[in-house]
Amino acid sequence: MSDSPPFKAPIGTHDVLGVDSARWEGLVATFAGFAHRYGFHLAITPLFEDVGVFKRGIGEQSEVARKEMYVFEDRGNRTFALRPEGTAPIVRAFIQHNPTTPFKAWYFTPAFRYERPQAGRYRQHHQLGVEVLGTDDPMIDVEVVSLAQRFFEDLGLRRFRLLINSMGHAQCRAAYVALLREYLSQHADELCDEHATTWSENPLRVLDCKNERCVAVTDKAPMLIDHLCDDCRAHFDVVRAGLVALGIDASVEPRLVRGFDYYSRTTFEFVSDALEGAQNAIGGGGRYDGLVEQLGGKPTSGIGFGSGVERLLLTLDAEGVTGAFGAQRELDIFLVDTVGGEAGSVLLDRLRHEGYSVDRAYDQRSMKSQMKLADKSGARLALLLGAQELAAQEVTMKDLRSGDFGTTQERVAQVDLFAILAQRLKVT
RNA sequence: GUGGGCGUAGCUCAGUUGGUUAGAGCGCCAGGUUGUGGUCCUGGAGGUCGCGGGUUCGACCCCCGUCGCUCACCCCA
Repeated sequence: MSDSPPFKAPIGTHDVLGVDSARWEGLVATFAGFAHRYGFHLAITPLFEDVGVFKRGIGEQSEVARKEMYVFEDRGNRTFALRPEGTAPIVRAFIQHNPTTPFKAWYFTPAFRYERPQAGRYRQHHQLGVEVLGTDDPMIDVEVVSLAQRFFEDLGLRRFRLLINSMGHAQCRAAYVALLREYLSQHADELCDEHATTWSENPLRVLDCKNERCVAVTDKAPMLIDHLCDDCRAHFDVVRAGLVALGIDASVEPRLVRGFDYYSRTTFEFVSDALEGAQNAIGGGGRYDGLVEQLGGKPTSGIGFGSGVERLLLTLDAEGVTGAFGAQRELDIFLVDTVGGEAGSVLLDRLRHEGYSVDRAYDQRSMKSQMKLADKSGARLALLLGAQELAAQEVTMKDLRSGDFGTTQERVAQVDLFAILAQRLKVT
């Protein structure tokens, strides 16, 4: 033992163990199921990338790129960053490997941002998401948004809303930003303390400000949604109509400006009404038609969606949804072995080979103690292997869920065990 | 980066105006005779009172610092 203080998980990170990890497993498995049904395949890319992937990807000026990245140098003096989000790495991989399009990938990944943690916000959090590269068909926008919508519905969430907006493409947005800049320049002194000085750097950010003074100004400001070019307008209308056709309710939110610079045209966000406080976005995404080029690839359109696992779990709790995620994985059998040695180990090996989930006690505990553990394990059956059973080539089988704590049990020959188990454990 | 609240056993928390060996519930372990789970009963293990300094005859308690947790701003998932 050393006399230095014990190690702890770094600030803003956390361990997921026991019943918590069972919920994570369920959540990720559910999302994977959705992704597969929508034709996505899993993409696994490095947790760290050349820092330029993110700086050029999400924008040098973005909050995240400027001060929230975990940047480090390796021994070869290369500068890397831990991924702060999931899209840029997949786009980098897309450019590098040039796969056939449309390229549809899903991911489950940690994401790192150096910020002060609070409810629903961590330095390492985890995201589930999808990306589609190589098509600007508005129907893919509908597909991505609906995947998210259906996923949230399937989890049992009810108190959430879908907000949607269009950022236009590069040209019509530039024209609009000029218009907005002109408007803001006339009202700069009415903005909140922060934006009174910074509005010029990123005028769009002011639209997203919750300060009442900024809101008062932007209430009358020109909105991008009203200044889209014909193509962008048409794209947006088709997306909205497509959602309506699926019975998905999306409210247009002209102020919706997402944090990364790469967005164009469709942007959307799912906000929970069950979460208190400001961290109420449980998922979001949008189209990023210029990103591939930005990272050095051929002009290729793309769209993606990401959702924070920690926030989803918070939301599930807030809505009181326990569902399938509360339960521990079921154990079929608990082996109570009082003889020790190899006999129990061999039996376990055979049971597991047959596909049963089986656990046991260790350290030569008493039978009573092992029975207690069997009970707590939640297993359906206990198999008892003692000196008597061993000598007779038998095993005692006991139903742990009969509700009767007496001695209802039977001795079966080991040669008949699997046939009996197949019958016994099949009936739920 | 800024501000508020909080750090006592694995967990949730008590701890009287500063006063002997710091407590409870839950959890854990072991027993309640011959090889058997729940409930019940008995016993046990487990704490540098976050850490460092100061005040005091004496500090879990008061003061300062520090670290951590937490909530909010900002930004986002």
